[in-house]
This record gives sequence, structure tokens and C-alpha cells, in this order.
Amino acid sequence: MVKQRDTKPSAKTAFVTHDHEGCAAGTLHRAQEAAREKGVRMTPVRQRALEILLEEHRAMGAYEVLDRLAADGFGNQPPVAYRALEFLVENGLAHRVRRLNAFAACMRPGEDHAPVFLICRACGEVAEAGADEVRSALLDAAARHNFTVERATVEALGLCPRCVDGAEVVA
Amino acid sequence: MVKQRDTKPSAKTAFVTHDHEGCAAGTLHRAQEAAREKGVRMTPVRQRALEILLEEHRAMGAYEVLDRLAADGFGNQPPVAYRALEFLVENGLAHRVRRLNAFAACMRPGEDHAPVFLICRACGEVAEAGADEVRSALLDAAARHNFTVERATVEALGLCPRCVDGAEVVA
DNA sequence: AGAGAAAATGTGATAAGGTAACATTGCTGT
DNA sequence: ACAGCAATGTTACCTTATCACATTTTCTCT
Repeated sequence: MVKQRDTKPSAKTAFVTHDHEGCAAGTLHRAQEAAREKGVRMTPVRQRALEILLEEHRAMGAYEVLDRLAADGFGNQPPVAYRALEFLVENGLAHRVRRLNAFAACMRPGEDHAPVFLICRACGEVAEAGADEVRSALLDAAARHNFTVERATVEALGLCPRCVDGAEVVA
Repeated sequence: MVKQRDTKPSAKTAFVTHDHEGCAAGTLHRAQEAAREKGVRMTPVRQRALEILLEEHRAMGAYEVLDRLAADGFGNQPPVAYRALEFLVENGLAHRVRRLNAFAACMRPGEDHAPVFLICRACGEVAEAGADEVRSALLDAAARHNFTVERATVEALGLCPRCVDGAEVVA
């Protein structure tokens, strides 16, 4: 499936160096599949926006995505980016990282998961951690207040393993 | 301690009607105490900003707080509000609600707690729920990635008990 | 008390993030 | 073909947040 697993280790997920091209291609493929199954339209702008997020493999601001979309011949006004990103978020293909006012491609499209973000304040990297226990604890807490949860945002700011010891890497 | 417990039930915490004046006064008092113990300065703007948040007992945007500060004779430029609010957040006297780009007074100043916000999308009310289990689950999840958590944001959007059945109240 | 350092405030300017509204294009289904 | 709706493009604008720098206040040390 992932063809070149040990040929191009160039980026990371969850703070671990890995074959990024394979990872991005695979995720894009799964995202397309998820969109098809869901009956929503993966139009050119939307697909390109997702590709951009996947290529960079990091949280990107809407305007940053917009610049790249515009460079590729799409509109260059904010709604172009916001609409594409909103679509991706609505359909579980990307996430919004509130603390950074940014967006990141979802690494598990179609899986219906509770995203928990680990944001390194030194290198800026963002990891998407699976954490079902966090979600259930949150639901329990909400239930005690008779509150019905529809969406949840869970983000942690701190230091990733590579930045934690000594060297405050310069992003 | 809270003198008029059953005389003025006018606002709410955690979606329950309660004596707001007593609650606000008590919280302000505890906040002042916490600041004193911590050796930080509770200056007039800062105190007033906290009072404003407590009076309204809801999440408020920085510019909204700014307007009220200006009306009280303080500066009317954004940094005035942002600095006061930042101070309050840094010292655990208020919280930032990312999803709303807003700030809310902390209901448990000095207690060292993990704030979890329950945000009602119908009436706009924000409750601060205690949820140590959420925090520990988050720390566990982070630990599995060797990530060191310094701060966490946990926010749930949904419906409060009063809005959940039928009537989508108009904020 | 008085000098110097540090913290806090005031102010102007501007960057960054986000939406509303409306015209146009293009894809559906009959 | 063509009616209807989804998606896109574009203009304009609003909200949120930060930078930079001058001024004032407060703290600290002798």
C-alpha cells in the first residue's frame, strides 16, 4: 500500500520521523474514499486545499492556504479558503486547531474519532492523538451537568519529545 | 459567608439558577486573596476587568470588556483590555474560551484546576465544569506520545439542560 | 528620602483572522 | 433543454489581536 516506506523519511506524525509522501498520499486516498462514501463532492478547490494541508503536514492558517490556492489558479479572496476548509472540517477530512487559528489535515479520515491535539510550543508541530478516554471522560463530566455535547475541542500546549530536553529548537 | 443565599437568585452557574451577587462578590474576594498570596499586583484596571467579567457572568469578547473599561475612565485602546485579560488568565483568575474568542471569570480562583467549558450553542451560556478525569486522561494520552503538557484547552459545544428540550431559546 | 530599575499604562497604528452579500458558473435530474 | 440547487468568484467590511513607543507608577536599594 505505502510503497516507499523506507526510502523517503522526511516529515513526521506524532513526533516520529516517517515516510511522509506515502503517508500523505495514503491519507489523501482515504479522504477521497470517505468523501465518495459520504456522498459529498470533492471538488478541485477542496481537493487542492486538502493536498496543501497534507503536503505541509502541519497546521496552516487560512490565509496561508489561500495564498497557495491562488498560486494554483483558484480565487484569491478569503472565502475561497474558508469555504474549502470549512467543507473539509465539516466532513471530517481536516481539523481546526483553535489555539493556533489554523487548520490541519485529518490523519484518520472516515474513522470517526475524537481529535486531541498536542501542540509543541517550541517547534510548532501539531500531532493528532487518539484519545477515546478523554472523550468519554468529557462526556461523563458534561452528563453530570445534564449538558449534551455535540462537538468537543481538546488541545494541549507543551513540549514534544524532541524539544523537551534542552534545545529550544527555533521552529 | 455568602450572606444572601436565598434573597437574590438572579443569574446562573453551571446552568443552575443561583444567587449571583453573592457568588460574584465571593469569587472576587477569593481572586483578590489569590493574587495577594501569589505576590502579583491587582491594579485598578485588572480588578475592574475581573469585576466586569463577574458582573456579566458570561464569556465576553475583549472589545466588549474594553468598552466597559473605557466607560469607567480607563484607556480605550485594545491593548488596555488585552493586557488586563492576559494578566487575569496568566494568574488563573479568568479563562480564555477559544471557541468564542472570549474570556470568562474563573469561578474557582486559586484552586489550581483543569477548566472544562460547556458552551451552549442556543443560549450562549458557558459553564466551567470541574473534570479532573478529563485532565488525567489527557495527560495519559500525551504521555503515550512522550509529550509534556503545559496547558490544556477543553471545550464542549452543545446544548445546556434548559435549551435541550424543544425551545431553541434565542440567546 | 532619593536615584535607578522594573512594572504597568496610554496611545496610535496596523496586522491577522473571519463573514456577509451578491453575481456567476456549473452540475443535477426530468 | 431547462429549472433548481450547489459551488465558486469577488467586493466590501467587520472583528480580533499585536507591535512599538512614550509616559507614568511602583518597587527596591542605599
